[in-house]
Amino acid sequence: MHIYNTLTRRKEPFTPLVAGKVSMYVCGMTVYDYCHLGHARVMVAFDVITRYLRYRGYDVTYVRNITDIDDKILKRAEENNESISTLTERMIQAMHEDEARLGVLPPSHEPRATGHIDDIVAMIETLIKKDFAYAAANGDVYYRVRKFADYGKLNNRQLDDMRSGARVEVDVHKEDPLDFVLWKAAKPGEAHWHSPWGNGRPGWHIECSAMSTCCLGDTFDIHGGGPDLTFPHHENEIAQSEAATGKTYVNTWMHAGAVRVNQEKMSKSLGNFFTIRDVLAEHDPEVVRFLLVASHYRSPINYSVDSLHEARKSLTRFYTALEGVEVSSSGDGDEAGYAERFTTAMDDDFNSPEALAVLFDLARDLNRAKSESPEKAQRLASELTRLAGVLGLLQQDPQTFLKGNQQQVALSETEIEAKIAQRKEAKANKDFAQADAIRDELASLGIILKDSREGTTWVIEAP
RNA sequence: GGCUGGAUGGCAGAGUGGUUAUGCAGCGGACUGCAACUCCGUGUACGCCGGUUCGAUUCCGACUCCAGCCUCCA
Repeated sequence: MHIYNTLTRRKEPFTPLVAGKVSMYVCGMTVYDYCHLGHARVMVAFDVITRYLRYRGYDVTYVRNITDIDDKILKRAEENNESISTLTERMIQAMHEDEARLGVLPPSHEPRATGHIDDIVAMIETLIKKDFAYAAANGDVYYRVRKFADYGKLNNRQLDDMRSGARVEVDVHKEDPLDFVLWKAAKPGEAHWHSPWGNGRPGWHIECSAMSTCCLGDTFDIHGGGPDLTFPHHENEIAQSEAATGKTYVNTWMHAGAVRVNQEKMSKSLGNFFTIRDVLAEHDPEVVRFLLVASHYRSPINYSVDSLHEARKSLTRFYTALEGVEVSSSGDGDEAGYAERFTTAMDDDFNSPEALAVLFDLARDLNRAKSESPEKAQRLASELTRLAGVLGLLQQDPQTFLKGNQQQVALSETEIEAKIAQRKEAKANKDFAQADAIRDELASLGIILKDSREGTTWVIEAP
């Protein structure tokens, strides 16, 4: 199995520290707002990775943190005139709802920054003791970037190449403009915790170092996150952790690709983001998940309504193939080596588009088998459902998916069935004009009829 | 300015030193009352210029363009 490592910029054979076990940490949300599609991308990407590693027999410990104290949270809580904890609890609950709807399994552990203040303070003390950090006169504690020889190794950057101070506000309390804050002194009235340097709160970077080390040890297998975290966040994590422990922090760094809108990164600062819940109000969550899985996790992906329609069409093809076939849970059913091809694809840096291509081949085979051998069809359907399940897909009842979200359709299911009955009668009377009129009427509402020997079924077209 | 990626057929999106990706759309055929679904068949795609090679979309170099990071952002 090979994984692309951001640190070395190449695919490497994956060997976990402990045979059979994988320790993975992914940077999670700062809970001051609803999750957007960029968050969904990271959640789904690492969900697929976790599911696949487990499918391959690894015992995976997946840690994804929650940043529940930070400047943006303070600001938002004040704007909303609500307490910090009310805000963060609300957003955490919303996040859990969003990810559950997308079929994202909960991580093994979900530590919160505010639950690890002691660990954070302890790590800062270690850094000060080792001279990698210093307390400034204003009560802040900073990391001494130039003291860490390897600084920049994740991003292949030289300190002197960085436009120090050009875009970063130079703080008079810093020894060097590139130094970053580990502990932030509280202003009067601000939420704070006690520390040897006075009341304050942790900086963003240190919480991940402290929580990951705390949950997974000084060195662990995989650290992941969004594309915009490589610098400075992950670079700073390396500096903090490796300076504190003297050991390699992470073996494999993984970063997801960006979600774009009109070829531009979806981001908070550009304001061009779509929240997960807004999108799910109009689209089946599995369609959104499919869209995300249909591209390689490192590739940028362009979000549009058209791309969602494409995703729905693809899923319609799969569910149409599965429709009417009883899935037998028995038998390994490795028909024609699909599982092997699937595994080969996924072993190559989690190549889910390639894996989906295998599943499309399987679906065609299934469609053929449906008219030839019901037993074979059952085995293929079982295999399709099983392998797609590793990607978190095709776990719905086909009818449920195909008939779509009833709220998006003008007619109720009963009304549709009544129309179908009318058409059946017209057909029986050879009144094809009437029969076609009914079919066209339904089609104009996005309801597509499909006749078969067993009767007429229907499918909701991509909305 | 520094550092990363990328440029594939009408669209989306994998991959490969010489042989079918896959899906959607299109075209022809089968099925159908006609359709839809499904099946069968069908596409001389690899940004540009050089180089290496018997042969490059695939390797190397230059160029052009796109995106990202260097400031909070997944």
